[in-house]
Amino acid sequence: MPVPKKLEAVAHPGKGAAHPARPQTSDLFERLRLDILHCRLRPGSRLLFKDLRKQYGSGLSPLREALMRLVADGLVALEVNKGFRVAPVSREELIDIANTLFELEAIAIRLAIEKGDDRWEGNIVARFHELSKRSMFTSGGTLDEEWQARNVAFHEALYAACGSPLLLLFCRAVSERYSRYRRLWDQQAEPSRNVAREHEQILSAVIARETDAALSLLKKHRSRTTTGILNHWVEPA
Amino acid sequence: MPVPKKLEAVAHPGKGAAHPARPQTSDLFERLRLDILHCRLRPGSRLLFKDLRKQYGSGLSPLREALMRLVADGLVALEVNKGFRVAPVSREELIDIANTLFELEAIAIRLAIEKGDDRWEGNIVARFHELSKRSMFTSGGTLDEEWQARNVAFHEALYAACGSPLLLLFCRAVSERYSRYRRLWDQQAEPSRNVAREHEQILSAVIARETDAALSLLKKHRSRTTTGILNHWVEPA
DNA sequence: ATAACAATGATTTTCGAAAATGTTTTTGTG
DNA sequence: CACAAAAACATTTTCGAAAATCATTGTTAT
Repeated sequence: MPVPKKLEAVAHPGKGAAHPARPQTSDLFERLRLDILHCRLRPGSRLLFKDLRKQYGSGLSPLREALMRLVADGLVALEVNKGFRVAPVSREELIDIANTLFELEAIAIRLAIEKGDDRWEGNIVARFHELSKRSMFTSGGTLDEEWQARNVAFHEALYAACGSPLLLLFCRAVSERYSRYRRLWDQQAEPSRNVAREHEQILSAVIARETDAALSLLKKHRSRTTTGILNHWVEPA
Repeated sequence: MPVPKKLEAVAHPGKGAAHPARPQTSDLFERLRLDILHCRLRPGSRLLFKDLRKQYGSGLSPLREALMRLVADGLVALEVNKGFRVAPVSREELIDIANTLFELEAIAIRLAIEKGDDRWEGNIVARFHELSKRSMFTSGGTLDEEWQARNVAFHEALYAACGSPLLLLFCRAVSERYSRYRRLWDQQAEPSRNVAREHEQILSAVIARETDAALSLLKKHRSRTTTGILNHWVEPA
């Protein structure tokens, strides 16, 4: 007679739903992280345990743990004995993040171009293809989430072969924080820009192993997005 | 990582001592961090709550919090439901850390040379002077802790003016992990090396704003230390 | 003897109550 | 009325007991 297996964790119960299986701390971390990155939790807003507990259906300890990890990731700010807040945003930080992201990616791409093999190239082409199949904005005029994900995947593929796990980790961490800023203001399409073409040019330069050209193109690409965000900036109340 | 703002930490009460003032979670984090960096907690060893509680005189929640932050910093490894371990070490990781550290410092120094003012230069000279007043090894033949601290301060001064808080954070995080490897094997003095002279040369090149020369010197400086560590490597049981 | 299974022990993980801390409101005084 | 001290409230932070999970050992059947 088959013995009942262990319980499978249910992923993301709806916000008000009960919690049949006790949510693991890692789940909680992921959920909070996504809620911050997707700006469902607004920058600077307080994170009250009372509310969080109700919202995420969890006890104090797992919440505290998850928040602590987010503090280390720079997504949550902590003042001792005064509680947690969603990390605030500022023009200065956006600029810092954007510059640092470019510098880190520049290193990684340089290394990847040195070391990358055919498999690496193939992966870039695949990610580019997937990205090109999707349009940047939804019919409603907001940024398409799936496009966002594929965009990140494409950029990561460019330097996946850099050979440094640590560097990849940093790139991802900064890229995440950058994407939060992008989502903050659902920037409208800028007709003067052809993002797909920019991606294609970067792809070509990387595959051709033309490091300087690739980095120059990437820099322009990134800085266009960044100034786009800065132009639509509205001071957070 | 952020230096504790207020609150003076009572430095390491003896292992069996009572805890007159309840230890704050930040204190605990710092103490654990230092114990790992200084290799008082050996790489790969398990971190049992039962022991930690006795050792640090603290409850479960603060310990868990501190460990979680260390996980995010890469100093502690966590397997869910199987507990915490001191992050293991490996030749591969050392090489990755060393390479990444150099790349990050290279960016930061390049930026600092562009933007640095007289105050920045003055600070470098001051840190170099302090460093040169101290010898690398104690009479007992082990690495001198004060020299270590001043060495870090000197290297940080080189790129303190880079203008990017985020980049500085990353540099510090990687530098810390690197220093753990250095401490693992109290490397003996290598007579063929004149570390003070290497530092002086780097200093001169940076002050003279000769970027390429500075980076080339720094690269040699770092790789000498790294190969030194690798040569004295003994596989951790 | 060996593999599958059940029972035991060790350890992590979660939970809410209680203590410590910070914030606001109220009260008392010049 | 202004200002300082004190009380009341809200929130974080700590604590150890209890539940869940993993590792180990012992048992039984083939």
